[in-house]
Amino acid sequence: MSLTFAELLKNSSLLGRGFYARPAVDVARDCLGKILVHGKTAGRIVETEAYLGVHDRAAHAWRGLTDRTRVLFGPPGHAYVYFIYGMYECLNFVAEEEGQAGCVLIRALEPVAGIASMRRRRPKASRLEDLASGPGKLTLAMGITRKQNGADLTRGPLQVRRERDQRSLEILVTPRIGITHCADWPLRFVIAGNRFASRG
DNA sequence: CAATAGATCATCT
DNA sequence: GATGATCTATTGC
Repeated sequence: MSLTFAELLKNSSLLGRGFYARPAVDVARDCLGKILVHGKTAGRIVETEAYLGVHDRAAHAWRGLTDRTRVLFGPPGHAYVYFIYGMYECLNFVAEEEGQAGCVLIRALEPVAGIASMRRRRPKASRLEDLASGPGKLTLAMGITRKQNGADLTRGPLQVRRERDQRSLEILVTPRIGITHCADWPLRFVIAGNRFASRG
């Protein structure tokens, strides 16, 4: 299901600040089915996780305001990109009002446009399903790095769009992946049965 | 299939 | 000095 960029832009509209200025759980759930755009690549969001800020021991913001978490405490609708395991970068959307550090981790995408450049950036992925089926994979595929940390999602090359004819989705809620604290909190959201989700 | 090791570094103790 | 919101290759059943 691949689209040209002209088709994609015509059939969708840019999400504004209000979309993000809500509880992280709501934003995480509503991100499913939306289109993440960066440069000339785009993908449909099929898996997310909510991180709740200072009361969530699994969240980076748990320890409070530091150099790294500054963006999380800032205004909603910005990107928080961090480096992990000496090798990968993960993309989050900052949610909630300024001063509240809730955010949404983007965990998997269904490639929609610019698939050739995604494949060039991830030569090891043989199947389309493996191109962006994990938080480290999707940032690689779309060329998202720490340079995008703090980027405004409501204007600029990194943005999220709503398709005009979005169908209602069946959504699965599960515990989050790869964490040690609060490992039983039901804060992971997946489009039910979607083959582009991570194997978590 | 499942389990595990290794890569590799920013951040915080 | 240890840890971590990961991924891949490899080993073993």
